[in-house]
Amino acid sequence: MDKDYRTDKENKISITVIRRLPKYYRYLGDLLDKGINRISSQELSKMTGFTASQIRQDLNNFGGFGQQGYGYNVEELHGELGKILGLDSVYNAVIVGAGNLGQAIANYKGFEDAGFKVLSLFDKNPKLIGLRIRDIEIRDVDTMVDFIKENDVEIGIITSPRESAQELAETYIEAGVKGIWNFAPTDLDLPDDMIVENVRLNESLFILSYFLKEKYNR
Amino acid sequence: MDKDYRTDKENKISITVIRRLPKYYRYLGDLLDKGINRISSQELSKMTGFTASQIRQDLNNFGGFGQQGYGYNVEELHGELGKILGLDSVYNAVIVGAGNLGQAIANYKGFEDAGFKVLSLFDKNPKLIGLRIRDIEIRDVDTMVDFIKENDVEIGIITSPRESAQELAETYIEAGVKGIWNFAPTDLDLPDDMIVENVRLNESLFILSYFLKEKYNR
DNA sequence: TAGATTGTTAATCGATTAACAATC
DNA sequence: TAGATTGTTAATCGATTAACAATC
Repeated sequence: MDKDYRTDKENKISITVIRRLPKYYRYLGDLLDKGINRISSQELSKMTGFTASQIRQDLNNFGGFGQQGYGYNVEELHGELGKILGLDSVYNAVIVGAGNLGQAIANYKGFEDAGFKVLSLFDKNPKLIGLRIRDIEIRDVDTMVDFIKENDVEIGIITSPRESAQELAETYIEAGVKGIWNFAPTDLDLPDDMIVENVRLNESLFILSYFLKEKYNR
Repeated sequence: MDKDYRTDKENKISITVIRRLPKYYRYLGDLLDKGINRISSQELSKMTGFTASQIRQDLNNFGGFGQQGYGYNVEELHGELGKILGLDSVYNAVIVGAGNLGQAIANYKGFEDAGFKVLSLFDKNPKLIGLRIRDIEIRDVDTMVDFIKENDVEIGIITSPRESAQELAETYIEAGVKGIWNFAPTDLDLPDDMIVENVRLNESLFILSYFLKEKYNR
């Protein structure tokens, strides 16, 4: 029983750090496009608004990607962050709820570029079933479980109304998806080890409203 | 020069607190719908996942809404949070970028219920101009500034591609909007006192991807 | 009154920032 | 080598949790 014995997840990286990674990744992508191949934490600080110290701390959670006296190699760091974020592999996804929001996501080329491939939309509305968004077919939600199992779908996206979200999430789990991207304004009650990322458009708008009120109405 | 002299914004409430308010508000709304009129911080804790202590701390930033030995009155607290979040007044909004995402937002009844009224969509695509989403017309983006000035539009929503977002944000400011709700995956460079709330769909998806990779691929 | 639960202060914990030795 | 900038430890700051007196 050595005291050095590691716990389950080793020293787990905090969610606050993880949520900053996409922003680093984005700016590094911009630099790459501009043909800049070297960057210091100080310059990254100027771009992102995070402190240089924080940037170095964040990156060192994952490895020493930099070089003293030089900084970071843009291409290398961009690649490493991509790997950390899982953007080096392709994920199959489906969308349940083929209304405007579902269609918007299906239509957005940016997701496909990042390795997220939407294979199908599902809905229960007969008027929608059979239609195509780009080349993505809208199918009957009753066929969803089979489709997921047959096509190695790993990500289930929920763009349904609030009322059906919980049931659809359970259907996703039954079908074997690994993660759920939930746009319905509700908290899904799911097994603790299930990976869920919520997009809370309502809450975002309320925050905007809060600051408007704070600035103008008092 | 009394030392008690207050600074500009008094004791400013931290953004981490503010970002929890919509969740309280949502659960209180649910309770209201169920006809429950009394709630303790402990019960709210069970629902929201925040600690009871944190909930009491959060609420006391804005006032003593509770009563010792009793808890909180659901209707009263819901109303107070609504006021704090600015949901007691109606905001006029417009959307620039009338693609699927813009249309999805225009279509979403939930926003209107919360007091956000979308008066118009704008786009530069002649095929879209003149169409209607529900009863909301899509207009030529060239007419946007005039429209905003004539209709007391306070919120400008950006659902355009990344490339045009900065320019459109500046147009919004020129026209006099008070706040911007930005869905384009870029950081807008605007005056410090401008109110901007970003929705980062890309980043949200990357976070989901991170956890998938962490759980399954190593 | 006795029991319950807030409002609030104090203690703890975690995240950010500062500092600097290591090193390219 | 001298200068620059990282990686990392220590100090600070802020946010969360615990505790309990106040009070309904």
